[in-house]
Amino acid sequence: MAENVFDTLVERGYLAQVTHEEEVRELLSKPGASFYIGFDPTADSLHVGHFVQMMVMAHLQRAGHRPIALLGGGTGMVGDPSGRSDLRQVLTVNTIQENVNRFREQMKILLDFSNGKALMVDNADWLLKLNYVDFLRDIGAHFSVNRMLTAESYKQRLEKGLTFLEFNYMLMQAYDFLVLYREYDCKLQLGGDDQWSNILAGVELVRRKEQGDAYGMTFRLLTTSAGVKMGKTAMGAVWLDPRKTSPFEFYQYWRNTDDADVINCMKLLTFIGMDEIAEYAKLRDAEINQAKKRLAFEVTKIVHGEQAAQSAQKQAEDLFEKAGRSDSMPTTEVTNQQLGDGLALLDLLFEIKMIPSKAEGRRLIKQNGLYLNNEPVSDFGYTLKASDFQDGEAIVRKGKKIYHSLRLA
RNA sequence: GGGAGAAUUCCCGAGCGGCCAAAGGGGGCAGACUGUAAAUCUGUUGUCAACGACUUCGGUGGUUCGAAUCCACCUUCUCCCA
Repeated sequence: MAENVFDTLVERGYLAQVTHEEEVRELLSKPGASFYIGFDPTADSLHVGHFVQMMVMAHLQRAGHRPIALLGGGTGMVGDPSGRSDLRQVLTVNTIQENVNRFREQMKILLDFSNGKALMVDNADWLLKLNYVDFLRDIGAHFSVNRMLTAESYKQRLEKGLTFLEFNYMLMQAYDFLVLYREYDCKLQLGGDDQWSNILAGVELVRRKEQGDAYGMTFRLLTTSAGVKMGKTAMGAVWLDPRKTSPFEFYQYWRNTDDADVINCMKLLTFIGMDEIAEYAKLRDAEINQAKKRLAFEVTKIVHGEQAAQSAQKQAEDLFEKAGRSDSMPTTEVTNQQLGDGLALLDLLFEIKMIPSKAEGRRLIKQNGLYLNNEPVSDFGYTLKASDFQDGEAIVRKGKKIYHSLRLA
């Protein structure tokens, strides 16, 4: 590890803002520094936004530093107003704990927690037992409301309204940093660029309370070249949990990346070397698909493992580059009994959730968007027949990209 | 505590008591074109046993032949004054 990992982060385009560039570079030049990133348990799975943060932690860990993943069991009780135009839904204590447990598992995808090489802590451990008045006197005294109100994350909310509950979020996050500084000699807090003001608050608090060296650094959020946040689809976010976003869907999401974003995603989401990425960057037009394939494969491999990545890739190739069928596409079994009773295609598709309603199914048919064995379906009331099954299988396709196999059982 | 206003379909946002399943935009879905891309164009976008029926406009009641539109109360939010 000849190169300073700080430069690696800059080179790969992660960096957005740093409080003390020289000091941070110095801190990271020798292995052994502790740093932390907080994750609030607002959903039951991490998503690709978190994944970028995890990649940063992984890079730093590989350079010999110690990541501390801070789970926000305590801050989750309050809800971060940053980047939010409205009040976050207040989550129940139980949900938060369940989410924390899920996150804990998913963190292991990228980080090595063996032998204390990385730590995982939950701020519920210290935040929940704080005494209000003590906290106000001890921590609150160091915060200027006037300054807080100028923070970008609060500014927007002043228009719409900001509750006192949320206003306190910044103090809690700042306090986290102080605790980690004291307990684990953690001098560096990282986060997405939307966390800048919260991180600054922590840095300043540590400096005031401990006269210590504390630094902050933020990373670019994963956006498309058009500036739109990535990782959202019609179905919601792209999750890391295979039960919420299947490895195939996950693979497809990256496979369909916009041309302009592929290289950026490769730098941020994979460990492919910069030299190799430079080669991919030379590709033009249809050739760019090679880069997309590689990107999709690598990211899927990191998150779901090599085997899942290979099977997703194979499935995609079967579907899009070959005959339009794959052994690994989603499958539903149909019995002879059901066929005998007259199984309406739309009823079945609704049942297997391929269409959200039968009206949507009819619309699809009307617009020639529904295919059975590659033939457009034209009859709303089409019932499946034994002759639709060739070698016991019928393939339903919705649009160009969504396939489902029906097997005769 | 006093006063003014707001709440509409996935989101933003129009909406005269009947012509409102509700303009427009965004997003989504499908079609054409393509490279499983982007851009563009077209169609579509509450549900159902569908030329009709049913449910929807913060909640509960009311006025009316008829209400998203009027009234009362409630809830939440915003703004002004204290």
